[in-house]
Amino acid sequence: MSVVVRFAPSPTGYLHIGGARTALFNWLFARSKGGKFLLRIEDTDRARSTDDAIEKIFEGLRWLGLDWDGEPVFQFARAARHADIAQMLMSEGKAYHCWSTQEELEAMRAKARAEGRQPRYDGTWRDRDPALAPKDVKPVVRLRAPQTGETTVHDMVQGEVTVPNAQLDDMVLLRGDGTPTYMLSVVVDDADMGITHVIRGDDHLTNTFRQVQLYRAMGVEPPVFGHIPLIHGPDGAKLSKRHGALGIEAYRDMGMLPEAMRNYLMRLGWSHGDADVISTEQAVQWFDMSQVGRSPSRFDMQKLTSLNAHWLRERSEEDLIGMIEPLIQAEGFSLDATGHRRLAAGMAGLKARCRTLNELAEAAAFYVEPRPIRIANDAVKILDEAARQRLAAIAPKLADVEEWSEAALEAACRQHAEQVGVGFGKLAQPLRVALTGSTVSPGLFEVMAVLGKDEVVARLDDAAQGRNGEKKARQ
RNA sequence: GUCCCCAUCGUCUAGAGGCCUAGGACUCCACCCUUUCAAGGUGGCGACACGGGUUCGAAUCCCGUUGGGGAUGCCA
Repeated sequence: MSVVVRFAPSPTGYLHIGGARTALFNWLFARSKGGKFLLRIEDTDRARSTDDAIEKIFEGLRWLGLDWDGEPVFQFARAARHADIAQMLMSEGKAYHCWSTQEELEAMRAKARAEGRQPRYDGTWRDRDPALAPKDVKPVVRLRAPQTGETTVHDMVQGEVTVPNAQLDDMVLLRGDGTPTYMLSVVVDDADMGITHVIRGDDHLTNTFRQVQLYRAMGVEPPVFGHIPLIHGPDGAKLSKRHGALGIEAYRDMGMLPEAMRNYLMRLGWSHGDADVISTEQAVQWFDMSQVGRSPSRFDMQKLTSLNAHWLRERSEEDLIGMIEPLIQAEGFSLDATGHRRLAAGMAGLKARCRTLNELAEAAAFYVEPRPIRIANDAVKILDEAARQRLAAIAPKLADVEEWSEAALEAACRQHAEQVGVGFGKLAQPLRVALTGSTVSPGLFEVMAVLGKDEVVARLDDAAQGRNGEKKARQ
């Protein structure tokens, strides 16, 4: 039997980190088994579902590289089908009308709680004559669930979990206005879509017992379930906005790479021995639900960032230039042929020092900005009177260097330092600041080689004369 | 309250009775490299929640305690 899984978010907000991880696990499972990964938008809550959220979810999944098979299914469009199933269950006596009001329900729950029992609907209308129904209440349809015995779920992650049926009540299938509830819609859709494995957050585990009862009532074999542990915030509580639980696009905007995001997310709850740095291709080969743990994990930005640094270095120079170009433009610089050539030449030195695309764009700016370049606030003090004199002195020496190579430049600089009797360190930092505008940069001679003689001499002159570009956001 | 789940370094985790004086990764610290910062290399700090069993032997199995989480909707 071939595997069919789905990711079924409700479009009431952005694609958050937990949803992204659930989608990833489903995707990994499908791809590793040669199965299908379907997408279903659970938009049955009309008040909270928005088109904007739907678009955000598509965007998020596409950015993450989680391609789905076929067209997305919109759950609300299938409401009539869901209602039909409810009617069928009614006609078979497996479901019934219930006229209990919200107030009555609340009273039932309060009573049960007060008596130390599980709060639940007490089955008032389960066997009562519908002729007794109040005229001013629109009835809901409830499942006639078994009241004795127990329901067991064989979960790929949680193992065998059993709950007494007395603990479960007769769930609502159709609301008073005739629209289907989540419980009904999910089960009907999963059945109709031929879903073989339901992989979702642990918070759905208790729903599963009820859903299994519904499958039984419908005469359909339930899929295999796999409830993956939730992701918590740094304080151990359920990840929420308070923790900065952001949409996946926020991580993109921080300069994270999708492959880094996948790598980080797949390791939350899943492992393959010692492996930490795992490519997506490797994960598809290795992914195995039996290696999914049962305990929740916490979101750790530092580890994500560290993984991002790794995957950043794996990217080609051209890829990275393409990705930071918009960021560089946002800083107010354009990328002309010279700038592009410099970035291509200097990217290896740049990317080893950066952990995110945003850092990379910032670190790369000095290669493309026009003279006089900006000098960062904390770098200005390096260019004191003595330093400026040294720069003025070395500029002509560099102008005389014939072979503009890193080795020749280093030789020239060291020779000059020796001649004027200063340690090379005294010379290096002013040079760095003059050429890059910062106290931190790739290797000095690499920078010189990339910039070219004319630009280097001109920047040294700028610095010697105290010319400083407009200070923007840089510091 | 009730039901369900969970419990190894600060964090992510390896570990499926002896290979464990518990391994890796992130973080932190030190050293090496070095023109800065990274990267890289080497080393260090750092955990089996607690209490009972079972067993020749338990991080691994069982029970309890404690702690955490989830669910308890005519939301999904």
